[in-house]
Amino acid sequence: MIELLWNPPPPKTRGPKQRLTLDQVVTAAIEVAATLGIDELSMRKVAQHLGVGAMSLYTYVPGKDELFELMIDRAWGDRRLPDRALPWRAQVEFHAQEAWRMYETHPWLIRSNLWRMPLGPNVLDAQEDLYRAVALTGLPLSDVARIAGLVESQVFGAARSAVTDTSVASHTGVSQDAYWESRAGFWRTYYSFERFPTMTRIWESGGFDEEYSDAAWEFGLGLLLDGVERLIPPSPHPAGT
Amino acid sequence: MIELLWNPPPPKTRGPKQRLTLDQVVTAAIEVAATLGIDELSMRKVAQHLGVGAMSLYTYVPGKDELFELMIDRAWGDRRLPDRALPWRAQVEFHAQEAWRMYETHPWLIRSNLWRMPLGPNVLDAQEDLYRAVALTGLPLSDVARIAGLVESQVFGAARSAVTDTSVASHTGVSQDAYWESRAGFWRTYYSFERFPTMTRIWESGGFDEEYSDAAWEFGLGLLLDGVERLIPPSPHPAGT
DNA sequence: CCTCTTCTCCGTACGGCGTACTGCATGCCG
DNA sequence: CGGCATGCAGTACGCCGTACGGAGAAGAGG
Repeated sequence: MIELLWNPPPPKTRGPKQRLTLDQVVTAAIEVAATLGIDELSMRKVAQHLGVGAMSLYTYVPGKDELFELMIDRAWGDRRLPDRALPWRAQVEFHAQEAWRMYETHPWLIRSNLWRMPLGPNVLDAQEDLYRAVALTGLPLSDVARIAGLVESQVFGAARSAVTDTSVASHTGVSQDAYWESRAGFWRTYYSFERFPTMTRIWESGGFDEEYSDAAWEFGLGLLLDGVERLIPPSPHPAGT
Repeated sequence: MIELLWNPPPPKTRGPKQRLTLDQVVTAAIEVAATLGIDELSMRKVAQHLGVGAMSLYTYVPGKDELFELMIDRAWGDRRLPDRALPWRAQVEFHAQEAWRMYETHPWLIRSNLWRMPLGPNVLDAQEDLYRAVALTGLPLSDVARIAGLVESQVFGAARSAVTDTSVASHTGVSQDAYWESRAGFWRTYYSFERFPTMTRIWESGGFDEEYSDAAWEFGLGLLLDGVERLIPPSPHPAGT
């Protein structure tokens, strides 16, 4: 599975040269996904984007699923790792910041419902480093795993709701007018103040407004990490033996 | 958009009777998704499951997307609401419990990348009630919205990682052997103790084991709600006056 | 009752998808 | 130079969602 991620095959010597590289194919696929959206991504369109025949892609990649895993691993590869000299909390916050930036750069990652992580080297490197940072707390390892998962899924959730609503319209620009028109029509027609009083109050107070800002995830992460800090037992000898 | 969810059309009086009901169609679709998995779901298979022609479904439902939204709203309709006499924390925990149960019952919801909520009545009722429960804390409404989002995405994240790994194999039972074989082969071939020391330690300590148990989300939710409790300013007059 | 109108069901068909197969051109190795 | 491993791509197969139109059912109006 995804040998390509770990073992890029040695260049063949016998036949004709490859016209492209694997990197070019992955890049083209990401560009198509960014331009047309993840569910308009098809082998034919990637090939067309590269100016080759559809079936030629299969000399670079075993199939669409594998190409997709390569795309995901590529996206994770852009995540920088925190400075290990920082305190654990700053390192974890840095990881969250990078994850957020990744979803911002590659919104198709959210639609991609990575129901199983691709186990690529970039993914594993980033996760290992997050685990390492959380482990600096000294908490039991089972808690470390859970906390790291919380951080990731918290940022994912924030990114998902950010992409979900306003931003999808403004980013892709066009053709979302119809979507908004129908949605506005929905609110006008079916929304009932009596049935959804709390949502109405939140709406009127502007509580749903901050869609694509860092505040969306910083609040939750702060809450989470405050809780983690309280889990850490005070060190028995704060200074000196 | 999804008029069907809010305005089930009045039964027609002119033509022949419908052979089925909308509910039957949605039920059949959910059964197909549960049996074959969400990406094997197709109009033709749902129709076959019902013993009708493929195109007959389109007299009940405008298209596959709408059918899918009906499926999601149906799943949310199974969520019970907490007793309003309980303290806010117990109500929120009840909501999380119900969300977890929903993902357990309908794993296809996780694969379903609900990038936009369907805005069905059941979805909105459940969300409204969660907002209401969180609002009992008396916190600012913008925080209420964020906290409710955190609770949902936390349970979603836990459910996703639970479904992702072991459980997908054991639940669907068959044909996942190949998946596991290849994954085991991966660990044997590429996993490096030196490269991933923290993950190795967590693995050896059993920190990755608790996949499909309530502990997966209870820990994170506890952390979260502890943090929320600390946000609540102590009531100025705990008793008296 | 007959006819008109409306509706359900569904066979056919179209364009798109992932990809198996195959023929062909390419260019290294013996 | 001959042989052969290899990259490229045309064709085709079996899926998919669904537009279209025809056949038959059944209430509405005379």
